[in-house]
Amino acid sequence: MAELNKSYDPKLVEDRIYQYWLEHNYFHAKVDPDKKPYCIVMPPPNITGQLHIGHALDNTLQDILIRWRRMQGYEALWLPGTDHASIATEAKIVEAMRKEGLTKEDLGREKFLERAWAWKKEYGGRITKQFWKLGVSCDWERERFTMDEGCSNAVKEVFVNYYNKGLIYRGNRMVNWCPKCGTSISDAEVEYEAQNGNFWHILYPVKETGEMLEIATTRPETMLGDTAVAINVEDERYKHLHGCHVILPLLDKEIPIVCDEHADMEKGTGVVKITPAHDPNDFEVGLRHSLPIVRCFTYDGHMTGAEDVAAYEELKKKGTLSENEPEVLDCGKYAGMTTMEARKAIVADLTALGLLKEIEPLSHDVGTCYRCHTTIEPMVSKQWFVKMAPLAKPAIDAVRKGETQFIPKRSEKIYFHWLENIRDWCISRQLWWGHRIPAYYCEDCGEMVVSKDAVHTCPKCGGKMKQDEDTLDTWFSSALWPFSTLGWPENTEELKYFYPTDTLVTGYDIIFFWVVRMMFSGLHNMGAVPFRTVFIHGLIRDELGRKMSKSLGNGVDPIEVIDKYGADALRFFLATGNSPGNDMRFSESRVESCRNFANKLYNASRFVLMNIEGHEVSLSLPTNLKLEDQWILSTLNTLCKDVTENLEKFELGIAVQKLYDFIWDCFCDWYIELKKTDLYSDDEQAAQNARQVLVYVLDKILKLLHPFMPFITEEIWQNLPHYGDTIMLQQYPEYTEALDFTAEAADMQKIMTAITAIRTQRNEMNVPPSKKAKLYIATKTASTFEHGIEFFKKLASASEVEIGSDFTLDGAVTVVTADAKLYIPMNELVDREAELKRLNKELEQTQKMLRQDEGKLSNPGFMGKAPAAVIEKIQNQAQREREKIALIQAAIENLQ
RNA sequence: GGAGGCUUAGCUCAGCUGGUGAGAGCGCCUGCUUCACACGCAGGAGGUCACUGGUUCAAGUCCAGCAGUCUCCACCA
Repeated sequence: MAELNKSYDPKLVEDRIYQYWLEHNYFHAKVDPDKKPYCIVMPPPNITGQLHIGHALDNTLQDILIRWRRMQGYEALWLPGTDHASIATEAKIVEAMRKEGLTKEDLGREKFLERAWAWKKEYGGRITKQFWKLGVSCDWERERFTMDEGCSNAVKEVFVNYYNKGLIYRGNRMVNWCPKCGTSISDAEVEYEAQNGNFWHILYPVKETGEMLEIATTRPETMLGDTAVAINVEDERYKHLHGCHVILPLLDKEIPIVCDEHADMEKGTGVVKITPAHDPNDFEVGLRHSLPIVRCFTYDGHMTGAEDVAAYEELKKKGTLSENEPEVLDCGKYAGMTTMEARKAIVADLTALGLLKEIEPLSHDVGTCYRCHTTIEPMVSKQWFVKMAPLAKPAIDAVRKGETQFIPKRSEKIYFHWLENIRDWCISRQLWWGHRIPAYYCEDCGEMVVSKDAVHTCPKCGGKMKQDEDTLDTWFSSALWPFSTLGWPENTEELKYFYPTDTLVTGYDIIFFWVVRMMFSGLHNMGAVPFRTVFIHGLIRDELGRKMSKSLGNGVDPIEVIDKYGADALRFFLATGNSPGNDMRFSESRVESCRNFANKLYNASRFVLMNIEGHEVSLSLPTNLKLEDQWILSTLNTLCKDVTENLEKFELGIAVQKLYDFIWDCFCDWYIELKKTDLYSDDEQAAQNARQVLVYVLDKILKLLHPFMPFITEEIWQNLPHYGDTIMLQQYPEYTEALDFTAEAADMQKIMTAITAIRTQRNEMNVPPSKKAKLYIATKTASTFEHGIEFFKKLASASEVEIGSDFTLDGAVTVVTADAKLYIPMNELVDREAELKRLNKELEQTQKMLRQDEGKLSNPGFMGKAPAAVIEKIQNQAQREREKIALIQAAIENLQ
């Protein structure tokens, strides 16, 4: 490695190392009673998906946690898998078939599913292969799929359990219907979008009085399904109409005027048309007043006609109509039109009849399908529902009691809000790709049996049974993910060992889709929360702060970023400056700086390797440590403690910043530069000791950094002296009392402060580093500064160094730190006046600081209430300021 | 209509349970072909931490209010 390029090339390393890890099975976790378990289940990406930057963030955070815990000695299982994504996948297959001129119906269910499975086989693993590029250390041996045998079994088990406990029911309810996807969707799957529309003010004649009632609607086409108009009982304007009727225009149908709280006197004209079959509120009103439910739309977005009525009559004749089954209207001249066509035709007809009073433009939020963004049609339809109230309660309690914690805490508000306002969950989908509902109906008597096993003959009449045509909401199976993947309903060793899992990592946009559902499913089926901590992250926005989206085309492809900068750089970027729950912007320049950091580490390592070549270097520390060694070891020791604490608190961004600062500033810019004096000296023992400490510190650095930058750290570690086969399984560095050299580190810091002060002064005076000058150090702690003589020569351009208690020098530049006066005689460069001015300015500043500190120290409130450590700190600070003031004053005198 | 986030250097953002002269990256300025690295080294300029009050010995950090901005939720016919 030492002979290689000056800059690090991730392309030569990353794929090779990932293969190495895979070949050695390092990601595999097993039940081990001697170790503590740590488990993360991966949010399963859709099989239709492509790796995007959001996955990269989510999985990088998980990988950091799992690698860190693994190194800490936990049996760390990261369980990966994919989701069958019913709507998305089915849409994809249907689209592919359309290109061949085929429809689902042409193929039939069985052939369609064959195609879907073939598609899954070919493309379903694509996204997980892309995850490899990121370096994710998940246990691929345990990879699962939401529709594999085990998960499907769990789904059936839960469905039957819920059903038997009355937590699942089937009935006619108002659901969100996507006419394009041809299926119902849940409330969570509806996205609201602002759309420009109109208020159409329509006049309904009152039968009894002949007056016209003005009614505003945003959807005039639904008027064919009106079965009443509502007014508020309190409304003075309409008191005389109580018990009257209106004649529904176009249909000339008499419908009642009802009094209902839903009619808001403040809104519009205070009169509202009631269409129970096509509006959620109206459905409720209809139930309250026992109004007929009249459906005028087909499930594919057209107006109903004679055939639809015939189908309804057929059911009626068989006696299989259930409660709240909507009647069907023959829309006559409008039949077969799309709802939009019908809207135009109806508006035109009303205009012709003089019944359209006004068209008022309006912008309002309209529900759309989260998949295809088609406007949702609320429809009464017979579907399966999960009764939510009994399930929501324990889920709320568990988080209130702290059994599961959200990071950051505020994100639990989304969780509570959702659960506290939850409505029953519509779980049936009119799709073929998914878990088919395990309910069977008798074709003769209509008897229904819910069963895990297929039922062929009716237990009641012996007739032929047919399975429900519908499948379950994709989220029904993902809700079971934390335990179905561990083998439930079998009571496996894995389940006993790893459940409840430890951390769930996901974005705040998924809390109500998924976290909520895993929580109540886990609590109900396992009797325990599915995970201890929910670690929430934000979204990655584009460089301009916009949400990344297909339509804007502003998405960032992680694979391209990895190709250009390496996976370690991308990961480091994603972890840096990312605080829990907050969005972050993608920034190519920041990825670049992370790449530069990797390169810095590579070059520092190259330097160490070059210097140990040909020497026997072990991983132990030399017995006689020098001041700078104690400084770096003590600082490193503190770093180990800090990073671990930060990781425990999920402060990944802070941890990574500390690593960056230590590696770049402390190790590279200071320690390596300091050690060059020993490495290049004639004292072989000193050189050897330097090598030992350099290797020791670098080894610890690599281990600390490994969870964040797994590839480069493994690559370097393999080239350094080491024990074992992979850095992945090394002990994560810990704080040790033995390496706490606080006092020595402070002494070293004095030398470094002096070096910096000299450099600053020389820079300000534009003295080139090549111009060396003698350095006189006047100090009370001569022994400390004696350690630094070689450093002053190498790093502060000193030709020679003299240390004493005080010097009287003519024409010297004077630099003062808290611990020393530093004289640099440079007659030709010294401007007495400027020097005096500078020293006086510094004196003033220091005096000001001292006054502030003394103010605090003489404040009885501060002295009485501040903790001792803070008081001591201020006292020490004040003391150093006094000393510095004395030194500056002496220097000024000297100059005058 | 509810709820929440954000507002800190020119730009993008950290700043954990209040502990005290405010940090990073990029950009900018000045030097440097220093034998690991110009994807670099040494220095530097630049901020009344949105605004107004309050609590406290002490507030960027806690509380209240206000403004701007973004997001989520919600059946406004």
